[in-house]
Amino acid sequence: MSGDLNLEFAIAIIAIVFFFVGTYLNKKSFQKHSKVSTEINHKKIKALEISKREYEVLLGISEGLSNKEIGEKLFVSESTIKTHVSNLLSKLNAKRRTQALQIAKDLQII
Amino acid sequence: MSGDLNLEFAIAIIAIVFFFVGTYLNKKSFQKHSKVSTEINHKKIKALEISKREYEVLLGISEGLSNKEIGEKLFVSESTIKTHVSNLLSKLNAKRRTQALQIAKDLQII
DNA sequence: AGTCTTTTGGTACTAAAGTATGAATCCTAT
DNA sequence: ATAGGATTCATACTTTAGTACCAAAAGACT
Repeated sequence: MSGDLNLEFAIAIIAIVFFFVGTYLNKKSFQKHSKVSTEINHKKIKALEISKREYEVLLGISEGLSNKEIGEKLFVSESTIKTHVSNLLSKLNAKRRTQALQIAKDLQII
Repeated sequence: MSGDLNLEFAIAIIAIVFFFVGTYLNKKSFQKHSKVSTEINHKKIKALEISKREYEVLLGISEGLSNKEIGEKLFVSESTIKTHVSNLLSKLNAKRRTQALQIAKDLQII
């Protein structure tokens, strides 16, 4: 009787342990995949020769800010932002800031 | 000896079964969560009183199209698109189309 | 038929975005 | 020190975007 109880207990332990091993490994796998799909592709940013400041402007655009507002946020003039935006658009091959957003999301750089 | 072999075999089976039970349940849970976070909130669209046509225009904006291009896509004039955009902005409480995109994403309506 | 919403579109305007060009200043690596 | 990229900013200009207002036409509902 006591032997059977020990056996059942052991089986239960094994079941529980492997249940959690299964969930843990699966979770890791999912995290890896979701990370890949949401991670920012810094290599592409470099490959497109987008500068640090230009990237900050791009983020401002994605927040829905106007050129003036981006300038206030980064403590520079609206003229400067216009220059950055113009260069950004040509680097992203976009005609408008909304298209730049779409392309940047597609390239996973924002 | 044969008893021990059977026991080991049983334990292995149990381990494997519960391993897969663990991965299966975990997968289901993850799918559920990822679905919730990417699903479009039709109730909010209705609550904001965004019409069908206005929503189509919103999608055009999210594709990075100009008003003229959206008009060509939907076979209506640019004037009509301007009207829709203007109404859309006030319904979304946005000042610009880029801000409308940001808000719409936040509300999970695009 | 009549009402209500949606969709359409025009005019006239203001505001914002975007281009082109030139130039000064700042950083950085050699 | 200096060459080269990055950042800054201005002027002048063209193009889009956005607002305000009005009004006709189309659909849906009772």
